[in-house]
Amino acid sequence: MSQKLPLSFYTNENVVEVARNLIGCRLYTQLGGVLTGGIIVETEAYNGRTDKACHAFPEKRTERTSVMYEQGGVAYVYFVYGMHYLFNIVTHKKGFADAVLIRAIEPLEGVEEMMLRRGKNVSSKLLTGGPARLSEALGIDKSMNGLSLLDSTVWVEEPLPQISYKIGASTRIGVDYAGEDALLPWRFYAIGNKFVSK
DNA sequence: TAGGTGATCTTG
DNA sequence: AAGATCACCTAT
Repeated sequence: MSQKLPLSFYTNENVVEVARNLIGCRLYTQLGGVLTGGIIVETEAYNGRTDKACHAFPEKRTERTSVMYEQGGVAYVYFVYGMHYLFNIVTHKKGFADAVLIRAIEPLEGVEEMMLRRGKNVSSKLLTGGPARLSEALGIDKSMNGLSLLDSTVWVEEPLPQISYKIGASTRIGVDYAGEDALLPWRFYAIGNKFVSK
């Protein structure tokens, strides 16, 4: 039985709440019949109307940001620093450009495949800790941009019932260019989890 | 801690 | 058309 998160989870109008709620949920991809996934342990919220750190601020529509304006529940994948794909989840109603960046997962499924994709003989913590690392481990690239999370290539499932996390909040990482909005406590993480940044 | 890397956006 | 920037990672 599928435990995919329902559309209503993603259409929530409060992206900060969604970012917090995603901690403990499980992110999966299935590519060529190979299942990989892990528990989400670090997220950041971005708001396209109020938040200077958001690519879509202030309600900016470009080719890159266009998927952020779709109804919540699709993937927003973008390429940075000439090397890395970062995976985000679009939230809110159609026409509102909000998204949650997934910054780290704890491996759960398909560990061998994830190690192969990451190349190198990488230590456990570096396998899926960090937004570009988890994308590489899960095989995420630009071809997933705009895919529905209710479909079967990339999706999110409810938390495992037997595990609960203490959730911490802090400022977001790498958004100093956003001035005072860099001070917003919109990063969430599972306290004590080793896959969380720094 | 510095350098790699190229898409994306802004300026002119 | 050109230049600056960038929600990062890896190796020194």
